[in-house]
Amino acid sequence: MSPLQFFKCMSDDTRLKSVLIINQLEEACVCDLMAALELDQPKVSRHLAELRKCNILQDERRGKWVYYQLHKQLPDWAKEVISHTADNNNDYFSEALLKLSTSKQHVLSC
Amino acid sequence: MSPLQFFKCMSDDTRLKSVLIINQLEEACVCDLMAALELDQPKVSRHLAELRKCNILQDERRGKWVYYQLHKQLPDWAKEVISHTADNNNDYFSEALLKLSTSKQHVLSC
DNA sequence: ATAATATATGTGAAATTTCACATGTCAATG
DNA sequence: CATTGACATGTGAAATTTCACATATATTAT
Repeated sequence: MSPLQFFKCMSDDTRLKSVLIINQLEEACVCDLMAALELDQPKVSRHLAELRKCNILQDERRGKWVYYQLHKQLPDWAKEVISHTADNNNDYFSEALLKLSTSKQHVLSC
Repeated sequence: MSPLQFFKCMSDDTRLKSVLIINQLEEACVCDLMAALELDQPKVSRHLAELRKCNILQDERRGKWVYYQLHKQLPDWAKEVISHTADNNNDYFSEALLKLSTSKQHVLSC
């Protein structure tokens, strides 16, 4: 993966937050991200598809749900860019994490 | 600077290569980058202006030339993302560095 | 003051990205 | 096997980004 492709893929609010959330939680399904980001399903799916296509994320279906995690073959430098960005920008996605965890407390959660 | 703004600014071929080159050389003027990237002057200037506006680069005029370097107040995480990307993606911008150094040998250079 | 060199920016067109809405697919359930 | 829930994708419009070309500004040299 070229650094340009990597940066392009990370340069959208929905995709960047999704990657940072997944980096922190190890994995997340589409409905988790819908709750965290308060976005409709096609929008989340579309952005996850882009992250899949450039091999930043990999997906795994388990029953009705599809779980996303950082791609196993993501180059180390890219993994470190992601974790470094996450560690130093908590404000940017902490609200999304909060929304996810409160939604998990309700029975509505996926 | 938000991580989103940072990634957006880094997600263009001209801007990303300019930042990686400047990171490696400490500083570069517009004509250096024109030679390295083989692009016309307005295009290089325009992209450098964007990098200035989001505080990734700072400029300094010395005589007829304007020299760019990484912004002194660029957050450490961003500096490390840049150097980490540079260290692990030499192929991506080594050709540009070569073009710059060969152009410097000719009298035409700025 | 004029010319020449280096750099910046105004402007509208072209290319790219993002979006919303509809529809399609896949797996579990009754 | 029809239905439901979770997710993916086709499609054209809207928004954003990038571009080329012209022009403006700043500094130095004549």
